[in-house]
Amino acid sequence: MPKPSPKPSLKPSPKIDRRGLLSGLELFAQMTNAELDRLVTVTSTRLYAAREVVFREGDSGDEAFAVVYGSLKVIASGADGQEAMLALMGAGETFGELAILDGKPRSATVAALEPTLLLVVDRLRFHALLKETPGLAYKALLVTASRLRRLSERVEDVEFLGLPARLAKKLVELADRYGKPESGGRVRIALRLSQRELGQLVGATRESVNKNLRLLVQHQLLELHKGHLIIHAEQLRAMAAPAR
Amino acid sequence: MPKPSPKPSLKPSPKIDRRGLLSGLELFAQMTNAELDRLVTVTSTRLYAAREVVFREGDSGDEAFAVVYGSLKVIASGADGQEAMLALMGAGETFGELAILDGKPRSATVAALEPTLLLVVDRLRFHALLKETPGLAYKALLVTASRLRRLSERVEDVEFLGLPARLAKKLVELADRYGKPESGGRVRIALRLSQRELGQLVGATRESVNKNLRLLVQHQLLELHKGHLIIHAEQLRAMAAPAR
DNA sequence: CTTTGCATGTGAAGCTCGTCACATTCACCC
DNA sequence: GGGTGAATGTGACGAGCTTCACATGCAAAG
Repeated sequence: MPKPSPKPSLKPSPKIDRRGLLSGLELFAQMTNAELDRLVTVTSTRLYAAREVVFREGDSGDEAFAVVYGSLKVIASGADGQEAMLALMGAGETFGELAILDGKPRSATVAALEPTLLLVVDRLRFHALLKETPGLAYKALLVTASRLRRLSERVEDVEFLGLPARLAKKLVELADRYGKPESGGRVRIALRLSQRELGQLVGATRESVNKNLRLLVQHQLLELHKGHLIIHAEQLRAMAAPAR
Repeated sequence: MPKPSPKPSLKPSPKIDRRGLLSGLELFAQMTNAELDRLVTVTSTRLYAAREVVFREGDSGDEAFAVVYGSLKVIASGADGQEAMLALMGAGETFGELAILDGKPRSATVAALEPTLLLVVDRLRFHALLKETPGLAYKALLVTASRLRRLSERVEDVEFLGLPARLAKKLVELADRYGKPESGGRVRIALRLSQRELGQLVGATRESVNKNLRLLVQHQLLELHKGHLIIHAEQLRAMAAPAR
């Protein structure tokens, strides 16, 4: 995560069909038209450039976000310069409600991986919204629950699986989320992640990731190209169990 | 923590003031009396013996629980016989809603550590409750959020900290939750956990835990006794940062 | 078209833990 | 009081990563 972040270029909201965007988000999928209209009045949009930081660990949290398009990474920073990536976020997902809900400082840093458009709601309106809109809290509960599940699994993985298995599993996950099927059970993933970032995602160093990727290539489970990679999903999936 | 679990003795609910119990739970703290009365009609209680399993990873989840008294452990099982403890639960805490919310199988196994009384709500009533009781979903959202925070921290710890630091941190946490202050900044913890279980809690083997505990004793940061241990909280807290 | 910087590829050496193999202690039970 | 099983204490050894130290490749900047 090099480049010292050029300059916070928080551009004002471009002219966009917010109503349309909102109805596309899973969180608001079942809302009535009236509720959607109300929602439009309390949200704004904000465009972030690649590498731009949305907020930092430790900041006080006054806003919640939803991804309209683009992608971001959620990272936690350790003592020296280490960073662990807690999650990848894509279009349709929401984040930042945690700090708003419990009033504590942001627990992680979020940065855009590519040009990314976010919907923004401030704390007061977010809370008002939760009260006024029946079912919204429930929906948010569902989202948070699935997040809990994913994190639990991550803990299990780190404790139970060796690096090769964790890496294989993550590749398969990426394929499921972002990949496009090709011939012969192969899946193509346009990867915006460096090996360093992949390492942060599975809890390992860049070097280890590199060596393990090479290994996978040798075993014909993976093809590395410049802007993308191709995985043989079925065989790789098999690796995600029999580690250690 | 020994005793080889006699027999699954699911006793029916003893005669108890449920209304009083419910109002004591954080989740229901702000409910009106009318709502509490309603709640009483949809919950039952169930008593578990030490080591008894409440539910297993993979089960379909049809009930949610709240701890009236006692304590439980939440564990995930790996390939061979490994187990990782994801959380300790004490009086006032709730669990089991995850599977009910998203309909997926239970993500972990929960077992009582000592005689434990649970409040039980089945899936249908739980959902009805969420709809009927304004603010309940919101409250549940808060609970889930704090759980998310704790889990994130756990991920960070595993990635950033070495075993000595993780162990120190966990001891301090236990002291904060269950300890009683003694003279000279020391805290006494009545420990119901074996070293094996402590290991599962910090992601390490029994042997490693043992050696590190011994080390702490040598450095005068810890005193080990039969049913309890005494930690020197301040100095230990300092260890929770400078690992690796 | 060279420079500069970052991503990637690779090997050697070392540290941390896990694995294995016991010894010891304790609690409970016939 | 000796037996049985679990929790605890300890050392030897090795596997799995990290750390370190470079080499190479590639792309944007001059």
